[in-house]
Amino acid sequence: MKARRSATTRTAPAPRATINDVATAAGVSRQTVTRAMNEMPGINPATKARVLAAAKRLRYRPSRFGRGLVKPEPRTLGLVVDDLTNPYYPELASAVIGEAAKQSWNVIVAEKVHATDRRTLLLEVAGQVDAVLGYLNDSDGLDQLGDLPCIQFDSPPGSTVGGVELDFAPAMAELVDHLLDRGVRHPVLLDISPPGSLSGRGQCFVDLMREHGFDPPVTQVIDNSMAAGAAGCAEILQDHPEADAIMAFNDIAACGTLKTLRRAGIDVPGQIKVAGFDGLGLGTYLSPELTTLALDVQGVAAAAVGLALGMAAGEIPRSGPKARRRVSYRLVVRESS
Amino acid sequence: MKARRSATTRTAPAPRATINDVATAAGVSRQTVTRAMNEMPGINPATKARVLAAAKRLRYRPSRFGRGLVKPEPRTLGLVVDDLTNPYYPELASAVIGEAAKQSWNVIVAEKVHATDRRTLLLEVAGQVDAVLGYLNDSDGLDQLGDLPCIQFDSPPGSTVGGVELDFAPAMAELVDHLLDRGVRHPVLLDISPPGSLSGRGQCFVDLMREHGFDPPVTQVIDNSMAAGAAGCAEILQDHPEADAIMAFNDIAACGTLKTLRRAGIDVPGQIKVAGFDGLGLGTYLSPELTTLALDVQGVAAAAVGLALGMAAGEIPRSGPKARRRVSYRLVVRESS
DNA sequence: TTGTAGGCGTTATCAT
DNA sequence: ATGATAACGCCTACAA
Repeated sequence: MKARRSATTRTAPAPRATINDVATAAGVSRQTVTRAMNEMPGINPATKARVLAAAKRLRYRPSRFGRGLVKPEPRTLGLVVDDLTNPYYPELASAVIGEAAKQSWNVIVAEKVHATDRRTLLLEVAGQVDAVLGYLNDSDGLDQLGDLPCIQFDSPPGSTVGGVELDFAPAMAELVDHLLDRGVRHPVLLDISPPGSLSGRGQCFVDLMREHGFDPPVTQVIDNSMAAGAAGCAEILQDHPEADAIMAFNDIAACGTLKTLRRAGIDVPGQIKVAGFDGLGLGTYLSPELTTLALDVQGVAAAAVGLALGMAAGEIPRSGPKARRRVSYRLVVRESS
Repeated sequence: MKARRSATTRTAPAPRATINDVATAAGVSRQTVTRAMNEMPGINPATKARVLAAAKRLRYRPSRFGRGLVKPEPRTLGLVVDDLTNPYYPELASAVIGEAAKQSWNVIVAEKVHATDRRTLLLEVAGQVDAVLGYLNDSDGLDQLGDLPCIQFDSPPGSTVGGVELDFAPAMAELVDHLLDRGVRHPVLLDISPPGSLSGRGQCFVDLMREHGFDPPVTQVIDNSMAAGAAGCAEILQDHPEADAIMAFNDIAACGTLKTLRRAGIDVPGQIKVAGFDGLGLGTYLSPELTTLALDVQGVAAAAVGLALGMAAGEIPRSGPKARRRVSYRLVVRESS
């Protein structure tokens, strides 16, 4: 029974007990400790009890590193989001965590908003996981990932990693029909500004409206905050007093829009109809509840986790057509339209 | 240069390259590979380049297990929440992740809602982390944690693990004063039902009102959903038509309350004032914006992460007075009161 | 039923 | 500047 490590020097942070410590304390071999800890057969109940008692006394916890080294089963996913404070991301995160949990995988969640350097963030996360998911782009340092499986949300066609593509066109067509059916004649688009051009969804809205003989004016805002949405709506009221529908580029902006309309005493949907994009739960908290194009978040999560786990298992290539999936939006009509 | 493992049998999932593979490929020793990979000094630039090239070619990624075994620095936190779909938790999670990131710790987020068995959930998370944080109670299986550092949110006095206590009394007193100042004479409490008794916050509200000579009636609802809040408010309108203020047990319920009031055509805050509890960002999305008692989520996260990391480092005891912190709420007056 | 021997992938120490 | 050797904590085979 020799002292473990250097005889407890001073106030060192008390090193964790190892399997050897337990074995020594219980007067058995390491192997017997393993058998006792892991509910394995072929061990004398009395011995087992003695070992477990020793383990408890020494506060023994098996090291995940030692174990991981011997049974290298991938079990941890990294999810990178912008900011959990933006209601979109928690819904995605929840769905991803749920899908991962089904396969007993854990999820490390990282937020870009807390990182000083996005490349470093991704690198640090990558070092702790068996696959990465997220709204990632080249500027996040995708190149540093090496062979680590990676799934990009809203993935552009030529991506070098796996991805989930988001298909909103059919749902947008439904929405346009819906608005026109309800008598809309002066639709306006509230878009986010890549100055000079439109967002993909915005362009789609405009194109569809044009097919029906309307040419919606566009107001653009700087960022995706609710305040920006509110300001954008105020601008619309001023520039386009004839407006009878506002299509917002996402639910948050639509939320700001509703706020401005309420303050202006404008009835929704009576005078102006409002539609959002994303399908956040937030939309049901509002009053009137928000009509929106809802992403199938569950579907996105299932696709992404499926791809990631498949890649980690070596069953799906890291990139190329087999590394891609497509998920749709659907029209959810609520009170605001 | 011997073949690694058994010469690539059939379509096995292609084992990851190890440091040995890289060393062999580059014609150097493992140690030199380590030096090259880890930006260590004392290596010939040419050698380094050759090693890095080999590593890239073989898609070598250092194993976190191998590394963790040698440098056993704790680096991963487990955060257990009920459900990220409830807007309270993402705000907490974001704050925790931010605090953890400051110390280069990662956070595994787990949701009870996705677990069939809460004990199993906690056990699985515990196995992957160096400390656990969460709204946990005995029924989650706190006993299985052994010596793993654990911090409980809203921790009850006698807890056997570390904890953060939430102190709302002073802020509640402020709120009561505020309401009375604004002319409230018929306050009503919308509480969640532990049938027969009141929630801590509810009791506090009632007690304070009584000190001022008012005796608020109480309406209780089943769960913490917005729908329940809306229903509770409807009940209040019927049972207490004289009500001129509703204190809801949380922001979600307050949200439902606002909805019912709007539909009933009741002006807020003109006819009835509404206050919530938690201080969610959600409150600012609503219209009118919600007056609320706001928890200092950042403070909670800082306290919890501080305790957890201190425990993991062996500088703070696992339980007892030194394992506890206290964080306050503050009154945030917005439009609804 | 229990113990012995070996190796998982990495880094640190000490030679060379 | 580079390499050899020895851990780290755990599990699986095999031997006793």
